[in-house]
Amino acid sequence: VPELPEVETVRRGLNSVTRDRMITGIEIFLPRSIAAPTPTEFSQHLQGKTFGQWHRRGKYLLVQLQPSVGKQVAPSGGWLGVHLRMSGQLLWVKATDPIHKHTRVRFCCADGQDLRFIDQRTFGKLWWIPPKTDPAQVMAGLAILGPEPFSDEFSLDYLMQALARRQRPIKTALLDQAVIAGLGNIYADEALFLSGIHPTTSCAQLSRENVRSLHHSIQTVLETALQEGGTTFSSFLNIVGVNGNYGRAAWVYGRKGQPCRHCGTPIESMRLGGRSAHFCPQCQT
DNA sequence: TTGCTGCCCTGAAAGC
DNA sequence: TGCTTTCAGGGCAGCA
Repeated sequence: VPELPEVETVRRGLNSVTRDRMITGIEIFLPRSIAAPTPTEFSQHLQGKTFGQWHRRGKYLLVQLQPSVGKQVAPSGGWLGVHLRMSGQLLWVKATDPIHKHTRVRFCCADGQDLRFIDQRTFGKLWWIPPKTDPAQVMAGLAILGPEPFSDEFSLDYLMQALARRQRPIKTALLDQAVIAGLGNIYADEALFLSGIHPTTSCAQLSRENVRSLHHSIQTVLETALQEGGTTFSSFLNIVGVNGNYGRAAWVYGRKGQPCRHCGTPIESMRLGGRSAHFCPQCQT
């Protein structure tokens, strides 16, 4: 499940391989993977465009498009937006590689390479954003995103006020992309464990020390995952299909019934806001 | 305004 | 063994 560290790893990989590559053809195998505009218009607008710089905002990827190499007339070819959701991958492969069963969209590039969007559960989406248009107008989720966890905007004071007087469980708030952009279920559970906070704790009940610790834990857990190339716990594949080394084991995520690595108490799991929450009943209060 | 539920979907795992 | 049910989850619409 790609969260911020995984999406950032994809972004870095794409920046190193797609730069200045022209899209010579597009094949859409699953039309509903295209969120906007229509699949036909999507193909027409991307055809002949050249990849520029890839950006990340939360779990969204955005790449600037240039009309084509050499043409100096139009300054922009708009943007391509991507959200991988649950199972989406962007793979950079040879054009001659067999088309995998779950391939949803194929971008044929110059020099015999393909950028392929592969997505087993089909929740992932692609957008084309016209030139001179704010991507947030087309990609609704972008407009409501809270601060990036490594930005100055994500300060202790910010987190204090974002959680103040809110009654909902802290775990639910951490998954709210309007509170903080990029956290998903795995890193939210891990951050709460590192801070010793029970996932059902009401936001309003958290002390300043709790929030200070949580602020630090969020950055720590994301930073650690980033250093491992976003492959810390999940089955995530980078853009050339290489899985990580599972170098670091999760404290609580996916460990229901197994002994806590700190105190040995069996890890518990519960439903919270439609998501699973894993925690140590001894270490997290 | 706030926050909760259900839905989208596929395949693996658990249950019977 | 083989069929059925449950579970996983990010974002969004709809509702209380």
